Amino acid sequence: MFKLSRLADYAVVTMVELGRHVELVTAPALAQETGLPEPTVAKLLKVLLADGLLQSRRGARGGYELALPLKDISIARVIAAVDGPVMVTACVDGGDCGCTSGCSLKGKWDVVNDAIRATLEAISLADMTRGAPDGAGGLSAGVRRGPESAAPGAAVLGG
Amino acid sequence: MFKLSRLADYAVVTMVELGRHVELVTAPALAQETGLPEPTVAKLLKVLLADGLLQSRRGARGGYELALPLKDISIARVIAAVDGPVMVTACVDGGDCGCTSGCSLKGKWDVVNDAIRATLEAISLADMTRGAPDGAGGLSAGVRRGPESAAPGAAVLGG
DNA sequence: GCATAGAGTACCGCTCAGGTCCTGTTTTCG
DNA sequence: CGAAAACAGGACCTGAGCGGTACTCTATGC
Ligand code: FES
Ligand code: FES
Repeated sequence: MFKLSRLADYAVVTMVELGRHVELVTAPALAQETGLPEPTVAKLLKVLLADGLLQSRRGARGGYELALPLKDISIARVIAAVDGPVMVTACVDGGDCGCTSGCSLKGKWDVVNDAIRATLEAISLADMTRGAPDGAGGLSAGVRRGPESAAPGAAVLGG
Repeated sequence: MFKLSRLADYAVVTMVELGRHVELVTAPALAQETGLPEPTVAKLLKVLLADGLLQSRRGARGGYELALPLKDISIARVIAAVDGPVMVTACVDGGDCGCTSGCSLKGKWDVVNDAIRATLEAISLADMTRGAPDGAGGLSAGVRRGPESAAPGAAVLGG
């Protein structure tokens, strides 16, 4: 149903929690603070570390810390680390999704994919921490511009 | 990996193919034109019909036709019909995703969800048919505004 | 009345995400 | 030096849900 995996969700939660500390934090401590199961958190941390989003110190008194400040980490980055790159369909980046023979939409999904990716890249983890302004222009720059009122997609594709 | 289901992909293909006809089209004919398996197409058509996106005529000489012109049908609409409403995590619209106890991100995902939904609503099926402008401002209004260059998400949340 | 084609429903197998566990390695501390 | 702490890196298992299939019923046209 077009949702990202629960692991990606948990990864964002874990990263934000990590951002609240300045010193190294252990996996069990993070699990307790976030309320997530410890093995899952440990697994997530390894993945995030492998992607370069975290730094770690082994051994006793070890733990994890962010490699970048929260504001410099986009949600897309975290999702890509856990779930792999954003691909709305299997036929972006040249793959096949079944309707191979002369499908007229073959490359068109890339546009949609790019839009989604841009949207996710425009939101940082720091944005998740601060309260979203309820009424006023929450999403300002253009992502949120009331597409229901105008003709859908009128201004999207330049054609 | 944050992809929509294959059925949703097929649904868009089928809808676009339907848009190329003015008269009723049968499910087998659509299957042949799109290259998709016939049972799957038939199932899809039933779902799309139930959602009001199609009109049908039963019996001999029956078939399907679009209930609305392609330009008035957003991708989000098709996806919602097949895959259900767009929900990036399970904790939008008040649900739980596991980290229930005092999760600081509880409502923040709604913002992300809204952004994704708006992006998908801004692209119509008609936009999928016409060639995406390669160089020039493909995604004009703001969805594509180079978040890599500026600080990610700097202008997103008004706070 | 028969052929056509959609409407509706029920079912089944396969894939993969989500979760658990184990073992090895590194570092600190007593 | 030994023991404990904590990360590193797998292997493995299970369940839900997607994707696909089949069957029957009903409506329409010739
Ligand atoms: S190849 Fe993916 S939509 Fe046709
Ligand atoms: S409740 Fe979904 S992120 Fe915490």
